[in-house]
Amino acid sequence: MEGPATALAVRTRRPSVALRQALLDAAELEFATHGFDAASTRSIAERAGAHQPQINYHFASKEQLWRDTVDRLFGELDQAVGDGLDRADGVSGFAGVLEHFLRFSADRPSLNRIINLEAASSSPRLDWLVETHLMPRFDQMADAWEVLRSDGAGAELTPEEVWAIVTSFGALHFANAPILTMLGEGHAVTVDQQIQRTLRLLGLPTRTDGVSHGDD
Amino acid sequence: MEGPATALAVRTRRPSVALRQALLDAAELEFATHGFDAASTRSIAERAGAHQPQINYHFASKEQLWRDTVDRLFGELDQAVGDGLDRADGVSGFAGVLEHFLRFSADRPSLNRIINLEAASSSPRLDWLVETHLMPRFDQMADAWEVLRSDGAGAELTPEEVWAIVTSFGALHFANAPILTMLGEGHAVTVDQQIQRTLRLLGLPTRTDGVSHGDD
DNA sequence: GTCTATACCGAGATAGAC
DNA sequence: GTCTATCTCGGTATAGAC
Repeated sequence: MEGPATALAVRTRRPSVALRQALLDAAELEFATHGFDAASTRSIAERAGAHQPQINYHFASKEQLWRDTVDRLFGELDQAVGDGLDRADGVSGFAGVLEHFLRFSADRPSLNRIINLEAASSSPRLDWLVETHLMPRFDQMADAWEVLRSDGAGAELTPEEVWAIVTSFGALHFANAPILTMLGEGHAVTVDQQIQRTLRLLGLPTRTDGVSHGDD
Repeated sequence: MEGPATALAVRTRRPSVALRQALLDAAELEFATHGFDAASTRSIAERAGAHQPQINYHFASKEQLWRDTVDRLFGELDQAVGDGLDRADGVSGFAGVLEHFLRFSADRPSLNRIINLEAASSSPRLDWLVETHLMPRFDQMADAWEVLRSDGAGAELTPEEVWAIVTSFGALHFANAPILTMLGEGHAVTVDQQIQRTLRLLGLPTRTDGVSHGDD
């Protein structure tokens, strides 16, 4: 049910790029599930159908593998969000970016899980994560929110509050699906509903095209 | 700055209960910082000024130490919240419990950190945590919220949404203080402000006694 | 009943074979 | 350039001394 197990049976000499991709896929899963320290390069390699030392060859170290994993995730996020971020000044632009972000978060919960697992205690990894990836995105979001607010839209919330709501409430819903499912929620809440919820908390108009928004 | 280091110098034969407390204190910190798997019983023992195998003597196993740590935290939470939970039906009762919960979360961020670190992936520990501690409290909160709603108070939110807002937004603010501080928030947000914020999201009246509620 | 000495396993990284 | 054999260290748990 859980073990990568005898995947080594299928191991075969692959082109270098293919192996790199396979290792990144496996790393993403393991890092998102167990966190950096608890994840083991052995399990990652096994899951990718490779041997553990191949990780140290194709990546410099475990830490480097983690960074490359995070870089790839943010790259894919940007692709999913599109270039909309630059012109997200209007209300519908802001909501559009939010929607893309939440859809990506539902599709690839690894990103928010990895961030969340690093968020509790300071570490060189957290420093790098904030400086390289989070800070720029926070600043962009903050600017867009200020513009939107000065147009009289949105709830009376600071950019920091908006960030907390979107990441901690909106996206974490998918990252922490296991615990929420056990509490009776999760199986019933669709991505669309979660988007509506989040928009509502932000005081932005919920788009009711096609989606009924009954109050449950 | 971080290392428990040479605390063993002060090690001495202590009464069994005192050692147990010291080990629980150290365990709480290490589990909250690194998560179950990444935390090491060596570090925990060292931090408590004890030797590693003493953990296996005073607790059955690492897993048991973790459970006892969590039990103690929830016990202290209940004490902090008081018996208010049973009579939290009115709006002010509900808000009072919320306030006590958030104050405790600010004071002892370990609790929410530990929960959060377990929330992402299913494990025997998560099963136990939900069944033993979270489920009962969720049910109580849900009942109180339904009563409150039927009196016409509170925002149009399901109990699941309220739970998510209170834990993921309200309490996680303190648990994830490191990352929020780095993003420019955290140093400026007091407990009182965070209580007001959360009440506002829930559509409950914010108490403005003594606390100015300027919009930043 | 309590602690110390130690066993045993799995971690990440390197050296050297191919 | 790529992978396999192996090293060293730190993990938890137990066995046996006090």
